[in-house]
Amino acid sequence: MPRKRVTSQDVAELAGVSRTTVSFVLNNVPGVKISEETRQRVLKAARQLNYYPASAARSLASGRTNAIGLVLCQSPNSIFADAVLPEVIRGLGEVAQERGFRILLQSVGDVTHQEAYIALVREKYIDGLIVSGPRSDDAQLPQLAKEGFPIVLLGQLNEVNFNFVDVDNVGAARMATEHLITLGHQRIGLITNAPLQYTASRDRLRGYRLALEAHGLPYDDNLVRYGNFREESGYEAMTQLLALTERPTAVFVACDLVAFGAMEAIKEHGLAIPEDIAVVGFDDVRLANYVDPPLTTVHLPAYEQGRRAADLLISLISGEEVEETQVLLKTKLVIRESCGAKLKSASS
Amino acid sequence: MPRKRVTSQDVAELAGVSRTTVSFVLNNVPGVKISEETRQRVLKAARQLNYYPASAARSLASGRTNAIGLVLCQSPNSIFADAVLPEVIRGLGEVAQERGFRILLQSVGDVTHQEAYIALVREKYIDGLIVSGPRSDDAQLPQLAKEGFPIVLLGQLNEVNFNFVDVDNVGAARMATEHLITLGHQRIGLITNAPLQYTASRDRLRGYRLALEAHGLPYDDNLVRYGNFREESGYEAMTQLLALTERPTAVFVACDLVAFGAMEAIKEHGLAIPEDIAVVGFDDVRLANYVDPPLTTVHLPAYEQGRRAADLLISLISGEEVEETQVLLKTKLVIRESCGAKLKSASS
DNA sequence: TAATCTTGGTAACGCGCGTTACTAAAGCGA
DNA sequence: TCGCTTTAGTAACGCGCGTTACCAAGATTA
Repeated sequence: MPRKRVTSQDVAELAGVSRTTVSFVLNNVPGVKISEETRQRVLKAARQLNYYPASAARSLASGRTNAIGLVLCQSPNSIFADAVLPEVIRGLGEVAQERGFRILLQSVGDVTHQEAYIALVREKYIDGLIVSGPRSDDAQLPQLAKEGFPIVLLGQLNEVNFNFVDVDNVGAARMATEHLITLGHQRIGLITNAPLQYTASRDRLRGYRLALEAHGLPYDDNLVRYGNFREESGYEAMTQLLALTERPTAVFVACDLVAFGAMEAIKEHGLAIPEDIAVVGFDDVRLANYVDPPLTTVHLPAYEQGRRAADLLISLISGEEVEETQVLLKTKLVIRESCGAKLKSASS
Repeated sequence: MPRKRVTSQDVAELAGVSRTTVSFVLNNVPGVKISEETRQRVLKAARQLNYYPASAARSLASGRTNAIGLVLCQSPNSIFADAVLPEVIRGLGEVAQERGFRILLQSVGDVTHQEAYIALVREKYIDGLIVSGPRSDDAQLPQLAKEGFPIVLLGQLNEVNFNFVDVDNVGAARMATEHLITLGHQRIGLITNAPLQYTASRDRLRGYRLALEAHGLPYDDNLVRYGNFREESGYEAMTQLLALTERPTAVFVACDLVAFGAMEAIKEHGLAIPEDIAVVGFDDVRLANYVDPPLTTVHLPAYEQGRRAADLLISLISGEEVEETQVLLKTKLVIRESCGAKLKSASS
C-alpha cells in the first residue's frame, strides 16, 4: 500500500478547476464548452499525476461497464473450438480494444452451470454477450434476449430471432460436395461433424443434399453417418461406410478432426487417398496441411468472425443503427491433395 | 427499461430489516451475530426478488473486483498458443469459478500495445494478472511486480523474481533426448521451437545438452538449428541438417508444428521415419497423433497449468500463505511411432 | 439492585465518478 | 445604459454497496 489512489479530485486541484470540469475534459463530453487553455491544463495535470479513472466508480455512476462477455459453451473436447477459438479471440480482442471495451471470459463447461454467465449479466459485469457454441436447450438465452439484453451468437439458434455472426455452413458444405461431384464422383459419403442436434451439423447435411440434388444425384441414407467431434467417431463412421457392399468413392467429412479418424480407417483398410477414396474435410485446422495426404478442406474465417461479432455487439450496445444483424460469412475451399483434384489436373 | 434494478435496499424492506443486515447475511460476514430467523428471512426475500448485487457498487465499496486478468502476449501465429490456450483457459475458468472470480481477457497483439493491459490494472478492473507468453522486453511487468501487484506468469522470466507456473522444459527436453539415446542413437540433431531469446527455447536446448552429457555424447553445434514456431522453419532447418556430410540419425524438434515441417523435409528427401531418421516432437498438439507416422512427443499439462496458475494467483490476492510460488509442472513423453521405439521393441 | 456482558441489530459515512441544474462573467445589439 | 445571449465553469446529488461505530434490550454476574 504505497500512496493513495489518484482521483479526479486530485487532478482537479492540481489543475485549479472543479472535478466536474475534469470529468468533462477527460470524457470529451460533447456540447460542453471548455476553453482550450483549461482543457490543456487538465490534461497536463492528469498526465502528471498518472491518473486512471476507477472503472468501478465509472460504471456505477454511468450505468455502463464497457465490457462484453464471451461465453464458451462448447464441450471441452471440441477440436473445432481448439482450432478456431484463438483466432476468434484475436478478432474480438482487436475490435474490443479499438472501441474501448473489455472482454470477460466465461467458460460454461457444464450446461447446467449456465447460472454462471447469467450472473455476469445480472451483476452488471457486462453490457452485452457473445455466445460461442450456443445450445438450444439453454433456456436463459432467449429470456435475456427478450429482456432486450444485447446478444450476438457465434453460431445459430432458430428459436428466437437472435443476432448472429456465423459461417455459411450450408453454402460451405454444398461447395465441398460439389467439388467432389465435379471431380466425377457419384457415390459420395457424408460423415457429419456432430449429431444433428447441432444446427451446424444440420446445415452441413443440408448443403450436402443440395449439392446432390443440384446435380441430379440420388440421396442415399446409407451413405450418411454421424460424427461426434472426435477422431474416433470418424474412424468408426468410416469403417461402417467401408463395410457397405457398394462403398462410396469419396467422402465429405464435415469436421477435420473427424476426417483424420476417417483417413486412418481408410488407410488401415489398405485403400489409397485420394485414388481409392477421396476425402474433403471442414474447418481447415492448422494441421490439415500436415497429414498424409494433406487434407482438402473448408477454411473458416474465424478471425473475421470474431471481428464482426464484436463490432456488431458493440454497435448494438451503443444504440447505433445496424443494418445487418444476422451475418453469414463466406468460406473458402482449400484444395490440397486428399480430394484428388491435383491428380486429375495432372493426368488430364 | 422494464422495472428498476433490485437493490439491497429493496431486499431489506421486504425482509423488514436494515440494509446493513442484508449485506451481513448475503456476504456471510464472519464475527457478526445474526439470528437464524432473520437470516432466513433475508435470504428468502433476496430469492424472491431475484436479487443480484451490482458488481460495480460492490467493488467500489470493497476495493476488490473479484476479477483476474488473462494477458495473451504470444504472437498470433504461435501454434503453441493454439494448441494449449483452450486447455489453459478451461483450467483457469474452472478454478476462477470455484473461487468466485471473473476472468478478463486481454490479448496484446503488438508488444507496443502493452498500455492496454496496464490500464486493466490501473483502472482497477482486476485484482491480479496471469500473463501468458511473457516477453522479457516488457518493461511494465517488473514495474507492476515491484508495486506488489499479484502476478503469475505462464512461462518464465529471469529478470525479477516472478511467480510462475510453467512446464519443466529442461526436464522435458532431457527426457525426450534421452529417449532417443536409449534407442541407440548417437548423432541426435536438435531443432529448437524458437530463437534463443525465448526462455523456453533456451531451456529445451539445455535439457538436450544435459542428456548428451549424462550419456557421454559430444555436443556438436552443427547438429543444432533454430526453429521459429512455424512449420516452414522446421522444413528449412531439417533440410540443412540433411545436407550435412554426416547427418543425424535422429532429431529432437522442440515444437510439434516445427516437427511437422521437418518431417516433410525428411520425406521429400526419400528417407523413412523412423527407420532412417527418428523424430521426437514437443507440445503434443492434438494432431500429433494423425500425422504419418504418428509423432512421439512431449505432452504438456496445459489444463493443470491453467488450474494451478489460477489457484496460485487467487491465493496471492486473498493474502493466503502460499508455500510454492514458482511451480514447474512435470511433463510426459507420449511414445508413438516416429521415434522408432515400437519398431525396436517389436524386433528385439 | 446495579454493573457488566452478550446478542442482534442499525445509522451513517464514503468508495470515485457521471451528470443535471444552476450561475457568474463576458459579449453584444439597441 | 439595459436586457439578452453565449461562454466557461461549478455545486451537489446519486449510483449501490461494504463497513465502522454505535445502541437497545435481555442475560449474567457481583
